[in-house]
Amino acid sequence: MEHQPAAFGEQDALRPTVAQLRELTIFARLEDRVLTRLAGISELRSFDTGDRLFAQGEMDVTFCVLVSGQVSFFRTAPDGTVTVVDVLQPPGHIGLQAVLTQMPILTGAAAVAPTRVIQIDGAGLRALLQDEPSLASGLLLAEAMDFRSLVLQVCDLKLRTTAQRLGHYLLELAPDQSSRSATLRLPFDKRLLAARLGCRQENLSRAFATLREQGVETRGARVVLHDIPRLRNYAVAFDGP
Amino acid sequence: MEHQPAAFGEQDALRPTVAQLRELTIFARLEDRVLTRLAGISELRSFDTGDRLFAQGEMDVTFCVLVSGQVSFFRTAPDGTVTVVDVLQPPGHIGLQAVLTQMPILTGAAAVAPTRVIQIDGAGLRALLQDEPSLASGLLLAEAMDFRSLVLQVCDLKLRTTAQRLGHYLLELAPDQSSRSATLRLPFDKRLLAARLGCRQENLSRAFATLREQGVETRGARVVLHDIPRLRNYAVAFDGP
DNA sequence: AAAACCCGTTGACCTCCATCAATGTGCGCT
DNA sequence: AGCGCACATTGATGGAGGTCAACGGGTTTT
Repeated sequence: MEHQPAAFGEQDALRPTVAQLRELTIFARLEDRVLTRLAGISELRSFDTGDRLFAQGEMDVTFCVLVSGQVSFFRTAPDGTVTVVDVLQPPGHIGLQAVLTQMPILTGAAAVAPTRVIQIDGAGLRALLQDEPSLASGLLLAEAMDFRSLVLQVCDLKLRTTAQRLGHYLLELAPDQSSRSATLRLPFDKRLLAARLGCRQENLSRAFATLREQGVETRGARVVLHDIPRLRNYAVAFDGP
Repeated sequence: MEHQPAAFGEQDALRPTVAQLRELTIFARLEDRVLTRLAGISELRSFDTGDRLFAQGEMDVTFCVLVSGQVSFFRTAPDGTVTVVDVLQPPGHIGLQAVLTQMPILTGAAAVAPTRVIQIDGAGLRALLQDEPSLASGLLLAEAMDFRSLVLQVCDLKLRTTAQRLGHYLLELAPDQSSRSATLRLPFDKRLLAARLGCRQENLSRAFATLREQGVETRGARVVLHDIPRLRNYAVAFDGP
C-alpha cells in the first residue's frame, strides 16, 4: 500500500468513549459530566510513520493527546535548519499552548511511529474551560510539567556536553533507578535521538563511544548500563530537586 | 548601609489593593470579586539587588508577579556550575509551575535590581482556582506564553551561534521593529547577559565585535543598530510565526 | 545474487567556544 | 584628585562539536 504524505490522519475519525478519555492520565481525575462534554468535541485519529499532525505556523490547531505511538515536534528556521524540541510518548500531548494563546503554533509535529491520538477541538476546549474548573486545574498542571521539562532541557543545553546529555537521557530510560545495572532499548533511531539531544548523528556515535568507558555497552538499539552510579556521576545528573 | 544576603524581602509586607492587582496584565481581565479574594492572599514585597526570592529546591513557594525591577532565575548543578534560564522584567512572574505541581522549584530566583513583587500564597491560589475559572484561564494563558518563550530558547541554543543569539536578543529589544535603525540600552550588565545567552562574558564581547560588521555599534550599555534588516538576516531571526 | 539504499560508524579538518591570563576602562570611594 | 574594585575587552591555547568524506553492515529492490 502506498501513501503520499498525508496532512491529516488517514481514516477513522470517530468519537472516543468516556472510558477511553478517562484512561488518559491528564483527564483521569475528571468527573463523568466533564468527560462526556469532552468526548463531544474529540476525535480519535490514526497516523502512520512520517504523517504530519501540524505544520509550523498553523492556526486553529487541535489539542492532541497521545494514546499510542510517538510524535516528534520540531522547528524549522528560515534557512532550512531543523531542530527537534522533543519526542513525545504516551501520555504526552501537543498543541495545548497554541490552543490557549490562539497564536500560530511554533512547532511542526509528525508521527515517528504508527500513532493514535485523541484530537480535541480548540474552540470547544476553550469554551469548556470557562465552566469546568476541574478541567482547567488538570491542564494547568499539565502545562506546568511541560514547562519543567523544558527548563531542564535548557539547563542541559547550556552546561552539559553531548555525552553528558546522552548519559542523562539513558538514565531516564532505565527502568529501575536504584539498581546497579539496567538493560534498555532506544525508543527510536539514532538520527532522531541526535536531533533531540541537539547534535549531529556523527557526534552521537562519538558520545556513545565516550560512554563506553563509563560502563555503557551498545549493540544497535540495545543498550546496557553496567554501572549506573558511575554513569550518573559522569553525567552530573541534576534531576532532583 | 550594609546588608547581608537576606533570604526574604527586607520589609513592608503589606496587602496590595485591588487597583494594584488590576494593573498587572496577568490579572487585568478579572472581575473585582476575584481580585478582592486574590488581594486577601497577596503581599507586596521589596527586594534589593542580590536578594534571593527563592532557593532552588524550595517547597511551598509563592507565586510572584513583578511590579518593578528585574529578577533572574537560574539553576545550579551538583558540580556548582550555574546557568541563567531567563531574566524577568515586569509584567513577568515566577513560581507558578512550582505552586501548581507542588514540587520543589527547579530554579533559584534573585533580584538583579531593586525590585517590587506581589507574592501570592500557593495553597491560597490553588484553592481560589477551584471556583474561579476566569483566574484559571488567565493563568493557563500565562503558562502557555512562558512555554513558547522556552521553546524558542531551546531552538536558539540548538542551532544558533552566540553572535546570532545576541543579534536576535538585540532585535527583541529594539523599540520599532519596522524602522531601519534603533538605539537601545542593555537592561542589565554583560556578565548576566552572557549567562542568559548561554556563554561566557569573554565570548559575549567577541560576539559584539562580530556584530560590529553587521552594523551594531556599542559603547557601554548603549547599543545602536544601524541596519536592522541586515542584522535580522545575519541572526536568521525566526520569531514569526 | 547483485545492485541500490539506508543507517550507523570512523577519520580528517576546521569552527566555535571555554579557559587562563593580561590589560583596559569605567565608577565609587575617602 | 587619586585610589581601588568591579566590569569589560583582547590574546593565546585547547577541547567540543560541525562538516565532509569514506566505509561497513543491514535491508529492500530488480
